[in-house]
Amino acid sequence: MPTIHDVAKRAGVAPITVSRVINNSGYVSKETRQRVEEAIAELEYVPNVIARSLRSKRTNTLALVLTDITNPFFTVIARGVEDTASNAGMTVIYCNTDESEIEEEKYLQLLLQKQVDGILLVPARSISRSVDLIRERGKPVVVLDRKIQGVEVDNVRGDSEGGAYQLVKLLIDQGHTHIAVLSGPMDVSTAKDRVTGYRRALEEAGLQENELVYFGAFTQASGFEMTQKALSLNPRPTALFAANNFIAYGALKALRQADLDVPAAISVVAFDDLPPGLITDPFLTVAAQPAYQMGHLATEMLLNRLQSEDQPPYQETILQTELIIRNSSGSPKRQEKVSDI
Amino acid sequence: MPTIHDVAKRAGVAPITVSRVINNSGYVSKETRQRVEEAIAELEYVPNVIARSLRSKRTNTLALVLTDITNPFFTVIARGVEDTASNAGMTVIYCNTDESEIEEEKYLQLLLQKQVDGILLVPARSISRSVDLIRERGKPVVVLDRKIQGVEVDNVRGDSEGGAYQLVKLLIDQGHTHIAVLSGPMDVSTAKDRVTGYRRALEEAGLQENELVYFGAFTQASGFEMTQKALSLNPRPTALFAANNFIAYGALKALRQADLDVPAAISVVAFDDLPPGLITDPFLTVAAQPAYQMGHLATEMLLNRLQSEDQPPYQETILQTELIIRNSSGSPKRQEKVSDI
DNA sequence: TGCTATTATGGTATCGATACCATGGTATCG
DNA sequence: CGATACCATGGTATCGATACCATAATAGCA
Repeated sequence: MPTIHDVAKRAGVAPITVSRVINNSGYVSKETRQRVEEAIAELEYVPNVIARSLRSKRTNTLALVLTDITNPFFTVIARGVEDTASNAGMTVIYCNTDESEIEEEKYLQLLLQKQVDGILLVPARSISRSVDLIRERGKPVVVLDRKIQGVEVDNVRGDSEGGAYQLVKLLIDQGHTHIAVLSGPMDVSTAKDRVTGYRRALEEAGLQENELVYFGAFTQASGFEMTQKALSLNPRPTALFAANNFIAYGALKALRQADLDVPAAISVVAFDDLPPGLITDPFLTVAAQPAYQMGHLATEMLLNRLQSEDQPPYQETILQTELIIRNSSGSPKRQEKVSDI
Repeated sequence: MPTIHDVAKRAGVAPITVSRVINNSGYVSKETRQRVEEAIAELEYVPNVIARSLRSKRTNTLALVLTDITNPFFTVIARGVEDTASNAGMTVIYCNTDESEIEEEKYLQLLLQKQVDGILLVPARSISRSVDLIRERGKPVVVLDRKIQGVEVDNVRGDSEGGAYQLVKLLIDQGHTHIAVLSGPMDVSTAKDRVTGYRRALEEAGLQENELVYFGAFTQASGFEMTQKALSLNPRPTALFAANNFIAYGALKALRQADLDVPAAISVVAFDDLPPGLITDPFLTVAAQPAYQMGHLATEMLLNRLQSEDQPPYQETILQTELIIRNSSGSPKRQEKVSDI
């Protein structure tokens, strides 16, 4: 493998001059530049980014630490991050924590060792020392999708409370009075905030007595389970609010198994839409988050931190959700509610 | 940021001894090891992987170059790669080429500059110099999902021809005689092979006269378009075979728009299943590929190449697809075929 | 006892690039 | 014409680790 020295020798210049040509920095005459470029082409020289990074202390690498790239919501975020980073000449390393803070810390250690320039973090827990851990090493970090308690940090997330409020209000407007919320882990901010939005809508309608909250996990299995529990109640809820897409699919599975038609027998609304390419039959009423945009904005925020000398104060960006009303919700059937008791 | 020298000074040893402790290599006495470990803890020392890589010529990094991580099939592959690599202490860089060979080459250049230890490649085209490009730099490469013409290289892929054959045979057995295949780009091996499987099933049944092949792109938009073309024919096909999931969703969209019930009015089968977490109502009859397994195996193959001195001959692994029969296909209605003419 | 093997540690060069500083030539301007 | 700015290039040290080789002490064994 030829090095910058080989190129320099062949072009009859000093290595530093080759470096200037490659990086388009400093002064190089037209003739010299051409000779160097020829030498590069002839030797098929490829610069060694590792050596460059060691000296320049920049790796041009970002890390995206998230819970599970298999969730289309995060996949789309990842795509937004990748495209934005790539445009700025940065590459991205992804890490899946599977909602485990142990994994999260393990990955962060590794990433710091790798000298990544900055980190985008979807924290596994809302109480977390991860941000401090990163900051101690002098690296910028942007928290994505969720928030962390008691830490001032750049943050981009969806309006969980607002979106939840809208969905539940819709159900109430359609006549539902017994609505269950199927949420994620109690110590994840999005799970909490969506329950808060749910409560606000209920209270506003004077329905706080009927509050029915389940905390579980953001998985299909958990959605399935919580739904089964909700269905065993008397009176049975006439509507379910699933706090994310996986939970929603678990709920739908349980409902199908219980032979309950949606929305005739029971209504379902959910957080997070599927990407357009994957929707065969748009059916679920959802609060859709602008996932791509989220990844894009968070990455820009991080890149800004990397570029600017003076550090502006930390910034929170909360993206509005879009209420998409489809066919999974409708007014409850009075007779069912009565006859079931 | 403390370096290995700082740790060495504090522990009263030479840097190389610290290195031995960190890497568990060479001889270090129990007492020395402990003193070094204490120094590491006190200084919160984090080794600089960049410096290590420069010297050792290993970055412990793999790259996964694919077309679009937004496609759940590739997302799951990526997860399989990540988990396997992570277990072996390797990190993964992902790159999306969007089926463009220009992008592919751009990324490969970047990755080679970054000195990744090996590359997993889903090539954008079946005729490609990418493998040579990587090999010239002495890096191992495993081709994933697709094959490349005329190049000997490690390869892990699904049995496109076999899976397609099974799907089309199923349709034929159900009584269909006019079956259209909606495939991807003509110069992508999976698109071609699935058409080949389709042809084989047709020929075997003596139906080669009715062959109806569309080549397009692996996108929903393309599936939509090809379906509209197919529907305008006379006689209209009674069944569609979509060569991947995105095409299938485009087809279903077009059919819904044309008010054609599936499977009553027209049958649909497809390659690639959705991950279980995302299926609300399993409906499509598909040939499912073991995507996670594919990513896992390909990564193991690559890791093997990295470890073993003697290089075994190149290896092709073709994974069988699983035929999952659901409700999107059934026997054609005779009267429709007649009355439509 | 003398020789080899094993254990334990260190010195120095080096990986391949850039930071920093220095040098000299030429153009510009009052 | 001398001062200043800009253009063009190079020398040397350095980033933070490990490769490679050397050294020395102790143990094991004939």
